[in-house]
Amino acid sequence: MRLSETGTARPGLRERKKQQTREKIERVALQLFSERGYHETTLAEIAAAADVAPRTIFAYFQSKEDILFCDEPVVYERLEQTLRHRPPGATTVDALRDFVSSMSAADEHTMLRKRITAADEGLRRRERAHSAPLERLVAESIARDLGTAPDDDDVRPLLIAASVTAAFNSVRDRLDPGSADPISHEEALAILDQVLEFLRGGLEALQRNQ
Amino acid sequence: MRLSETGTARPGLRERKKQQTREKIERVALQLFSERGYHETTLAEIAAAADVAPRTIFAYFQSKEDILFCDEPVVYERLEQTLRHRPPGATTVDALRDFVSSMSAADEHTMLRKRITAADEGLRRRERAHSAPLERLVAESIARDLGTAPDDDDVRPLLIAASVTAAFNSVRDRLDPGSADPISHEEALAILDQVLEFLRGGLEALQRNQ
DNA sequence: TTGCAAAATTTCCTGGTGTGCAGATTGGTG
DNA sequence: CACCAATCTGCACACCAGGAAATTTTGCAA
Repeated sequence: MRLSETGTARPGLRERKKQQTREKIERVALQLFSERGYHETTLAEIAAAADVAPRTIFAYFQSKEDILFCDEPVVYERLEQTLRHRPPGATTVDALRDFVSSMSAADEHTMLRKRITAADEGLRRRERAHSAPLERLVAESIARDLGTAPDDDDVRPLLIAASVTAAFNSVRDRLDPGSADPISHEEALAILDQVLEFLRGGLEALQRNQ
Repeated sequence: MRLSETGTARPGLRERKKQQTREKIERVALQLFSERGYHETTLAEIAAAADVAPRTIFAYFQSKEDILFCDEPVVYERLEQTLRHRPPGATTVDALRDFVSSMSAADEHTMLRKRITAADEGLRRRERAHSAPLERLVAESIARDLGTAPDDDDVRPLLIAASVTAAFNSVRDRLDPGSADPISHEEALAILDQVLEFLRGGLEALQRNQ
């Protein structure tokens, strides 16, 4: 706390070692998962490859699955920040468009995970479940845009969030060069714009009939 | 195959006993889950309460979770049938409206499960994941309605399926009398009709701009 | 009724995940 | 160096899951 105020306050050897260990476990585990498959890799093997005791893994991750999905909270938080700190005048959908743009430089982790989860039904489900909280986030943001109370019987946030999330997932999947039918970044944004058009039309229809 | 052709070909004593055992395990397990919680109930306790050996449970269910979610394939199949065998001239959305109507006499299993899953994050995720295959079913059905090939870059089935599924889930949750903010059957259909209006407006907008 | 073959159930086993706890190890500090 | 606290480890156990073989139950036929 006295020395080393060089910029971002170096965390000290202990903290750095902790970080190193965590990253090593994560890296080694993802490597093994992608080589042999998730269920074919045991915690003992991960521990051996990471040079730690099996028990230590649980000091860093709550479960074996958590090693694979530990970055979900990060994505959640990033989306939350993107929605909260958007430029004035920008709508929720605009912010989401930016989010997709920033997402192109895809994480190592995310892409590797996609390949691992592709092989197992349960993991695919688990991955897909990730979008539910994101969808709720979008719905709340849209509700704020529309100025409706959360407990109103307004279906619009629900519908918009569902549509956007579905499109978002579809686009994200196809942004992976390894996927069947991959798309470019421009095509992705074009699809999103089409979705936007759809949403605008739907909202107008509700307005007219309401 | 000779005797007992009384109507629906009684399955024989062996089959009936098997069915009884299966139902007993399921019933007893759900009972214990709702009393003590899912994770606080062991397979050994379920086995004891159902008067079978622990190992026998795996002859009927693939896993502990499967006891809770074993009726999902039934729902899937019912939706598939509803979409496939709809009256001529009826759209996919019409068929879904009927599906909601028929769903009011809610299963014992479904409602009990909702209360059990409500207590645990992982189980809620697992339950929510159930709607993904249903959504795919709806998207395919809508794609057929629109006459587009599955590999076309048509976002409409995706958007419609997502919207409908989201509304469907929301409505289904609130149809449970035990939920906060419960709704009547008429209100549920009113909401669905609103969604339909939204979709129509969105599709028209895409048509204009396409 | 009795005996036989198949199906269902049980018993015993092993492997893997996850957790509590006590003790050893290591980083930080005076 | 000596001390404290955080971290890591080893060991214990409970639970889920599945394989294999023994055992009981059932359906059927002589």
